[in-house]
Amino acid sequence: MPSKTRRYWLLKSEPDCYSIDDLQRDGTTFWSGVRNYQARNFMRDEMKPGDGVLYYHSSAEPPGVAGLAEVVREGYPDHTALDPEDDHYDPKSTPENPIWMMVDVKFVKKFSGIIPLSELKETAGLEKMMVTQRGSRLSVQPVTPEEWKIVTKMRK
DNA sequence: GCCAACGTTGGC
DNA sequence: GCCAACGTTGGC
Repeated sequence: MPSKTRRYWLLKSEPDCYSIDDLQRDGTTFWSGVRNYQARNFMRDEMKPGDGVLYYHSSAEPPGVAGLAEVVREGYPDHTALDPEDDHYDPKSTPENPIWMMVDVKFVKKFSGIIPLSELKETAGLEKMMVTQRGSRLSVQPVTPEEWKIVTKMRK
């Protein structure tokens, strides 16, 4: 029987586009619009229902972790890639060969205050966390259990 | 608004 | 298959 270990992720979203408050309002959303193969592979192959998600606000003031979410549906085709009207339309994607994948996530909590990136960078144990590395652009990042434990204890 | 870092594209 | 050019991301 395959082991059922809970894994952890960091998902970036620009709050001007879709914030933690939007997720709280909606309860659940599909994580569409990712057009990077490495991030796609994580969603297609590795993210499973029950996995924990750090909800990160990028291009925000300040950028940082705004709250928690949880994966509720594993990877399935991202229909926004098939819609010529959509900003994320990709003509390379077809119903037969959808290329791009998304997962569904649900709201878990909004932190009492955002954890700024600057604070993550100063926190012992997070020196190697992907989001604290310079030039880290990946919008779906794996988080280690140790990093998850540290970050989730930083706010209520 | 700037620009470093990174990913993708396309000519060869 | 190399790599220069280009586009995008995202912190600052």
